[in-house]
Amino acid sequence: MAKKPHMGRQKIKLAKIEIKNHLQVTFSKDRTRLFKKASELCTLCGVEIVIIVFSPVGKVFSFGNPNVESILDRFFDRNPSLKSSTPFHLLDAHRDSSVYELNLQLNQILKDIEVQRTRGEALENTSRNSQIQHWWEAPVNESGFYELERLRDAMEELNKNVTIQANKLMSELTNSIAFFHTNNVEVFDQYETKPTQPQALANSSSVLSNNFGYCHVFF
Amino acid sequence: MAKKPHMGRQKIKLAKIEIKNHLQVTFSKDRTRLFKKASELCTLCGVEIVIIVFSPVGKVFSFGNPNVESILDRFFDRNPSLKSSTPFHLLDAHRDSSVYELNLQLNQILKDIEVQRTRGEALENTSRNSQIQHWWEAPVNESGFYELERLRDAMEELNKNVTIQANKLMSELTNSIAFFHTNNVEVFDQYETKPTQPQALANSSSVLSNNFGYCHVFF
DNA sequence: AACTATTTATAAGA
DNA sequence: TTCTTATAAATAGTT
Repeated sequence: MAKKPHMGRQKIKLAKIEIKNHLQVTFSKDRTRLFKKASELCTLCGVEIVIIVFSPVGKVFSFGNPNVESILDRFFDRNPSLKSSTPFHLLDAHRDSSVYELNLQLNQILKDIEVQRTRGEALENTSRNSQIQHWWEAPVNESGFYELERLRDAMEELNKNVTIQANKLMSELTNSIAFFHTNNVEVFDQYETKPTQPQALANSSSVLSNNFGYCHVFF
Repeated sequence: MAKKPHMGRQKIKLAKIEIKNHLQVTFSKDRTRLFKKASELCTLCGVEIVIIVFSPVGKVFSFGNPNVESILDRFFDRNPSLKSSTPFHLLDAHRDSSVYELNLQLNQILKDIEVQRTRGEALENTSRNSQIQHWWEAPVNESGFYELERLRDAMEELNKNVTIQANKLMSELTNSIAFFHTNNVEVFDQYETKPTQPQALANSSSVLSNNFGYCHVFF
């Protein structure tokens, strides 16, 4: 049998790609890479970057670190007097207390888990010392571990959701300013990037896996 | 004559470069490369791109194809009045529903934990009373503890993420409020490399996202 | 700015 | 879309 005839990476002419399919793929990939490069530059050098891309069909993609809006504000040297007095009152305490409460609850959960762990260890020691156990105990434990698995999954789901929701909020904040009347918009605050998934585009948000630790949200 | 002891390209850690000289070089190179990538994307895919970069000292570099202004105009849909305080209301609405959903999920998890706790207590009581155990219990428990450890890790991760997201929101607010003027501006229309302009007056910019001393992991 | 040993990125194909 | 692979590009440290 002949081996795979891979051609490897090919040179590409620096001119507009005519084959629509290629163009679509290249655009998607290169856009992602551009955003990734930008995010790396942000990380490495501690700079702020905004990128806005208009696709040939008028779709908008944007990247912003820390976010699109503040950088554009800086760029335009605008004086946001409207923002200087009230934002904290609007966003504020409620938001902060919510996050604060979330953290409280999380800490409580961590404590509970610690208690569980300690109890389990004590139990284990007892068992180890006495070598005695009811016949049904193991099954119970196993079922308990199954619950733990479920719990862990739930936590991972929650983790994902926290990130998504937070990102959604951030996107909403920046989007509502810049894109208030714009359709077909993808926003990459921070460096969330991931190719679009057209079939998953509901009218709300779409959750995708991500390469950079944050979730990708679009509207 | 000793031959050249080249080390070749070295890996670089994805974290802020501490050595100022390195940072300066990397920033200059990477910025140029970023603009070059953008211009290639413009050529290959016939799209319009604008990039704005704020250096740590508040200097501005921009790239625009076909030019910065037109794209930003398009971006704002020629309606700068969108920059009002209304978005905060939108944010509030979304924020609350998100927090509500988060709380629902947390409550579910708390319930799950309670189930686990109860189960553990029952198990503990049984063991204490009967002092009987099979020899294979220990291994099973150990595997369970491993799961617990993983779960705890996941939660710590979640905790971290909540904090990060909260900081992110705070930064957003801060950036929206704390504002400062930028003087030095460099513009690269159509991608064009130019030497750096003198950087007088470039010292007033210090209101960046980490103004509060947060650990912006991904910023 | 140039060089070059290596690391990355990536065009095609599956 | 995602993975693989051969090869093109990029690039960190040095000259």
